[in-house]
Amino acid sequence: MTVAPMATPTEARPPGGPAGGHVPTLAEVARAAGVSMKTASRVINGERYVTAETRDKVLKAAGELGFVPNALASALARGMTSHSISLITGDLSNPFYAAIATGVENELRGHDIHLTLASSGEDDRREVALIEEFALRRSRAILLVSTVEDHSGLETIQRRGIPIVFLDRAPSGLVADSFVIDNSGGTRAAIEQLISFGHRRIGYIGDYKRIQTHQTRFGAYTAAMLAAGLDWESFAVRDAHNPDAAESLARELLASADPPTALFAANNRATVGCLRAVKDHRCPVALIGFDDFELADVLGVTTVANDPVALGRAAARKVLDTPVAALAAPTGSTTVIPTTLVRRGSGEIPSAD
Amino acid sequence: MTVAPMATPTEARPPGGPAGGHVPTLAEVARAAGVSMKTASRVINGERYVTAETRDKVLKAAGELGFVPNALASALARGMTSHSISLITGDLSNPFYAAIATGVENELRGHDIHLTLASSGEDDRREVALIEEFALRRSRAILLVSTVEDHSGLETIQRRGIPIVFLDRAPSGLVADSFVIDNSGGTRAAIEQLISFGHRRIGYIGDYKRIQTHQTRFGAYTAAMLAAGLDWESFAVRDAHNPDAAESLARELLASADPPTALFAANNRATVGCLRAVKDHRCPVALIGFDDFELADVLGVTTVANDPVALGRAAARKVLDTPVAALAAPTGSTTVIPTTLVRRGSGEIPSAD
DNA sequence: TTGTATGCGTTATCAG
DNA sequence: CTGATAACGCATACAA
Repeated sequence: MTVAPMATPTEARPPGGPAGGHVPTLAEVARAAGVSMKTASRVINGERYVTAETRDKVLKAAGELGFVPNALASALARGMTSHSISLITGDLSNPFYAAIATGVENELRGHDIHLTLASSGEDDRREVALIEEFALRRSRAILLVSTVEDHSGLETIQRRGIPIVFLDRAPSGLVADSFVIDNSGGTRAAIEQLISFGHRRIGYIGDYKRIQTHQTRFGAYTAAMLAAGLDWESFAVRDAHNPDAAESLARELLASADPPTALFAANNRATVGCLRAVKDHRCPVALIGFDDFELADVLGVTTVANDPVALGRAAARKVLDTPVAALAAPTGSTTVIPTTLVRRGSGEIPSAD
Repeated sequence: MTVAPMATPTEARPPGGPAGGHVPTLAEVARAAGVSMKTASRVINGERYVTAETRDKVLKAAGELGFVPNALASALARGMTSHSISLITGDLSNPFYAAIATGVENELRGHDIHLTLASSGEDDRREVALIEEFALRRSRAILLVSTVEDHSGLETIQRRGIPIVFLDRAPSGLVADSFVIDNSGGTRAAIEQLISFGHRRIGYIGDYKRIQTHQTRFGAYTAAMLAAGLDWESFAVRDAHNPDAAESLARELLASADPPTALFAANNRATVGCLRAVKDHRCPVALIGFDDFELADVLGVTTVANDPVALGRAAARKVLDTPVAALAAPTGSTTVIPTTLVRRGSGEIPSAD
């Protein structure tokens, strides 16, 4: 398929138009067409009550001049309803976040709203700066996968009329809508299954404590272990923020005097690291990872699957469906995305003990 | 599944600020501070030539009123240098595109420029519509992973002063800068290695013909096969746009009367499909995939690695470093990102013949 | 159905 | 150093 030229004909330069990169204004179009600004505006915006004749006149002039409406000026004049919503995630190269972004982007299609994306790199200060920035740019809403622990400072933003929706991690110290994964349910299911397969020493490889989802997952892990009367303190590792860290921490754990017979990787980054660590370990180690991933089936990895794309979609839909007024006064609702334990083998290895 | 709301709303109004969600304007701040608009503007923008005293006065007023500058109005008044560049890719859930986006986003940090993202879904018409859209919104530049075959229609956009930079796929029928992967070099290296391992029937699993990178990769494949006097016509499959399609096509190929002993997967999507197909195939099949991926080491998959993050970074840097005037009159330069054959085993399986 | 005049929130031009 | 006033490009009561 070829790109169809738009309004303007295929000539090299707009015939009557100025040669330089000057973009004509609506006023110029109106003058060229011999009509008033308002009429030109009507035609350009496809409003009714314009004679076919005048419409043609205006369109012709617009075409010849190479007119392009100025979205900024338009937004300003009509009271600035922004045409973009912002998404702030930790790191786009993490497939989980990429999936969320995909969901948001998909949902936005056909709504004349675009996605502005930025990643905080899990850096508190950068996150705050980004929020400030997007608020300044009058984002219609800010979707936030937050790293910050206390969100009370964001109330200012809400009061400015810019809704903040929390993704993956709920707000604390702030009333705002959120969309999260069923972290405790998913973790519990995984740990309980490992226990049911006879494991008594189950390692936990998780991300920074301060990350909320990991607090929850860790809590569910310890609870499940305690409920089964098992010790966890010597098997939990909590600073595996990337695959490399996860790998070395997992290796350490497996090399200890009394190594775990099973591992629970608390997110997709940890899972990658654990897979590398387990790969060339002398005895088989059971493994369940939180978050599904594309090649899990090929590798036979049991995962706590969830649907980050759905999460993104749901959050975006919320923003699209709710009138701004209501969004600005959020109810603090929480939507939980369920998880499923997908058994592919690695989580069904019985304990060697 | 929506779950119960959490906390009760904290009451809260700003201490001295106005009650409604009204965002004060610069004029109001100026009036409150008892200075002119221009002076207030000076203070807010941190310009020089303001007494410390008046500065404090203005800042105090701004603080009390909860002033937030309006970026749109500002942009309009100062001649509209947009603060965002746009990236259009095929599908963000493809890690290759996510990596490109990551690179772009990383490079943009600290430049007061944000990334607006959209995916075309490899749909020609949507791509064109998006470009139109972003041009309308006065994007500072458009980074494009294009699906369209002929780009001559985009000249209009360039003439409007909006630079278009091509990522991963070069433009045709248009002069524009581009950043691409060394498709033929990478493919050739892979095929030649397979041949050197004794393979004579080498399957090719590629994406739609119309996608430029795949034309190039396919061309390199056939060239290498021909150079070695090998037949390829019965081993090439070219419509594997997603892992599922790739898998079934690969299975078909492997189930044929005279099946290939090696497969070349022409991108990361095809590789995933091929891995699934090869996994439970009765005899071992050599496999090399174009594009590296995270778990390639765990799976022992040989890949034609390249650096999409670097590609994104390079393109973004180009836009940031080049003055708009120069960008609008592009030289049509092409930057090629090199590839490396990363040997991990799957590509070093000798032919069984 | 069409036009006039004015405003959106900032910045820029000069003259004080 | 500071301030009135005119842009910026478009939309929109209100008239005609």
